[in-house]
Amino acid sequence: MMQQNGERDRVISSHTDRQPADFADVRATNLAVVMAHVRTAAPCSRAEIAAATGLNKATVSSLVSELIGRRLLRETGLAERRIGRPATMIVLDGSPYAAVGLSITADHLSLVALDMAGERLLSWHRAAVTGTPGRTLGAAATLAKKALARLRADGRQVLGLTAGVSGLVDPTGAVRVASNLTWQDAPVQATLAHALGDPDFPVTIENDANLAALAEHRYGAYAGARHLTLISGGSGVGAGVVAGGELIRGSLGYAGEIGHLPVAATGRCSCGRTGCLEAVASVAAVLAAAGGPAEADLSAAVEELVRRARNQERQALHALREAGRHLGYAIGVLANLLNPDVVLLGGYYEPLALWLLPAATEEARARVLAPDAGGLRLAGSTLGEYAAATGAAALVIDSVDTAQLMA
Amino acid sequence: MMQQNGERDRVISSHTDRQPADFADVRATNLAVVMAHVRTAAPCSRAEIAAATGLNKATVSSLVSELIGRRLLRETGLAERRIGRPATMIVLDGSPYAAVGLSITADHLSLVALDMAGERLLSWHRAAVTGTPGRTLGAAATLAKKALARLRADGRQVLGLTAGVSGLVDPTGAVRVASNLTWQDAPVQATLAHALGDPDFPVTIENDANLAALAEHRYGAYAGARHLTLISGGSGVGAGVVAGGELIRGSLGYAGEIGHLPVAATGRCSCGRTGCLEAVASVAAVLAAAGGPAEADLSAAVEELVRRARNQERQALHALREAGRHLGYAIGVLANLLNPDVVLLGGYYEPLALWLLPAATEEARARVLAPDAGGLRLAGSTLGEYAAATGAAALVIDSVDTAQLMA
DNA sequence: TTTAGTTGGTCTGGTCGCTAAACAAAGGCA
DNA sequence: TGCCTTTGTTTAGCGACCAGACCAACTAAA
Repeated sequence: MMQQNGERDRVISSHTDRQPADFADVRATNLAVVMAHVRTAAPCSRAEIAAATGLNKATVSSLVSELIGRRLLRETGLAERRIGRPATMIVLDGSPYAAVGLSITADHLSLVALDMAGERLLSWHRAAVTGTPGRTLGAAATLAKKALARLRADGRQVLGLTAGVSGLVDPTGAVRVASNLTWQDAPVQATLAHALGDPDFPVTIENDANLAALAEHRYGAYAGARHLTLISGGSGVGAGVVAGGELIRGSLGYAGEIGHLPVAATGRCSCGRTGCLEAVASVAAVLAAAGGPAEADLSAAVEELVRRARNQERQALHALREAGRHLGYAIGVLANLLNPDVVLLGGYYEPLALWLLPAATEEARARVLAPDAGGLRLAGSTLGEYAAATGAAALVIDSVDTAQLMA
Repeated sequence: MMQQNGERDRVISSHTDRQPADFADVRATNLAVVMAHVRTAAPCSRAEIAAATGLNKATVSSLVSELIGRRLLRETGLAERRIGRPATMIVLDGSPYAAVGLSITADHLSLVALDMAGERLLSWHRAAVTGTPGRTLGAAATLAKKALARLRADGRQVLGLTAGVSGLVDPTGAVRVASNLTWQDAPVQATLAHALGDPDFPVTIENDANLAALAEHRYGAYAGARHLTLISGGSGVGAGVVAGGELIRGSLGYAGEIGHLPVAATGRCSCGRTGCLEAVASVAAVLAAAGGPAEADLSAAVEELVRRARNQERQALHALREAGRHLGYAIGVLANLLNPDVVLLGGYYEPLALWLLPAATEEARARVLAPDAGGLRLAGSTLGEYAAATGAAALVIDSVDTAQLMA
């Protein structure tokens, strides 16, 4: 199959060409409706599905039996003890399938595998292998192949693999610029697919902040918020934007580049400009401003900073407050433009959120024009280091259960 | 009917609750498919529709005859002279229906009526009646009632009325803040609907920059661009954002508030902050910076400025260049975040675009991180003073032919 | 233990809208 | 005049849903 990212955002004609519908579409839609309901309300009976979805009991029976046939659902013999005939409960059966998500950053390599029920099957973390895209992707492929072997040994079919990269990913899955990885114009999709032996499932590439935002939208504390932005901090700063329940990728997939938003009068940035958010409020910048002992590893350095902040060390607290203020400024800009329900701080900001949020919230609310800041809430992510990889796997699940597997 | 704006962006559960589908949906979808095809390819034969949409000839016949029955399509006896049986051509028949759009700004009141084919039936322009929301909306209702009477005299059924207001419009159709109109917490939807005598068609309120963006997306020079932003200049500055072919409204409908983006170190803004885009690059600010004779009317003042710019007057050109630079800065911020295909300058920027664009383009491209500015293009709007009102009417058509009228 | 009541799930018949294929209609071309 | 080409309609059939009847399985009370 060896599929490109492409198509995802096809060239337009007027109005967005609508596809004609027929029975198969009705069936696919209703299969997806049942899956969606079971995903949120499992375990549940056929009768309950019918009542909740408005579909006829007979139709639900037919849909459920088809989904059981595809091994996407499973009956748990379990019946409730209650008046009337006991229900045979239905739950998601992810067991025959798996979706794999990777996150490739300058610091780490993470892998998450989910089943169709969204249950985590694997979550692996490795130190990054830096260097050329080929070397890094080779290491990623090695890790992925180990995961694939493990999943297949469990009798699972792998439905797809998505890799998140902290850089500008174009619709073909090439990375045009990834400054923290020092990559440029790297055909990541092709390279990774090749390194995996051109597997029979789709391999796609996506911006890692986008994936983290998607993970928040699905599994985070604010899951389901239709307008959500995640700001991910590390050596750089990126944002993933979900608006109207959809990930905003932009014309060429370059949306969410918040790192070089000008927020300050000083602060030399690697991009050559001055006062970029990344220059004054990236985690690397915070660490530098906070002083403290040098650490080779970013996560170790962040841990040390957390320790110092807990100890109320002046310089650390000041650095975090200042960074929070700059973040709040950027969030204010973003909120005026997008009016999100919630903005989350993720990546290495997550452990620091406790100290970043007060100043950020104050600054952001002061900058938002809408009354009561347009309902804006700020919070720290709670998904941890696997956020991006989880989002990557979720993207695979999405692409499947929305449509394809149904057909 | 007297319908609220609400519902438009309903409260979420996980995943965006999917609706089950049945035959009616198939039929509605395919009716819309045929309408969409005829809208772009009229005049065309049944056979051609079948070939282009992939639907069966018999199905198309059935769909077309139903649409003719609803007087949405019409046969033009015309047949081509060509081998084989001559085709009976089908065209849109907007004649029995009309959609009304209003635009209410501090300067003007515009009204546009479109038929279902998107043909303009009326386009009226009045000087604004300022004062309380009640007075302004009363004047708007008077104008609208005249239009309604005219349309009804032509035997048309009015399908809906949307009014654009330059302010923060919440999902219930109330305007929370409209600084240029000096309104605050005005229940515009209720007031306008009442002033119209609570008509039997839906009355909705929308931000006018959003509507202008929608109009560009439908009828502008870049129609169909899936990621498009329109920046509308007047006494204030607002933006309408179309991403992924959809209008971005945000959590509470407050998206697109670009006017108070900080872009400069100086420039006192009416909001109390310093350096807001609106303070240094709104049309009012440009006029002030350009000096020149005072004019009571904004459009007269803009005309005068255009005249002076044509005459190469230094101060005028300098003011326009500076404003262009500030706009470019804001566009750069926006483009990093949203990666649009195209950013358009509308409202009173439109006649000034010739002088604003060079500096704006240069500044914006310098600020965008993505290679080749992420494909960003800048241009002036070409829809003229009726852009927002046209978008308002288009919104009515949309809401109808997407679903409702089909049911 | 029986019987009524309640709820879960399947079965039957019916309808609707799409498809395929045959057919009728209407003209060009030799 | 007869054949060809293309349009559009008709007919038969099918797939998916729905309503309601029906059977199944259990609780509760007589």
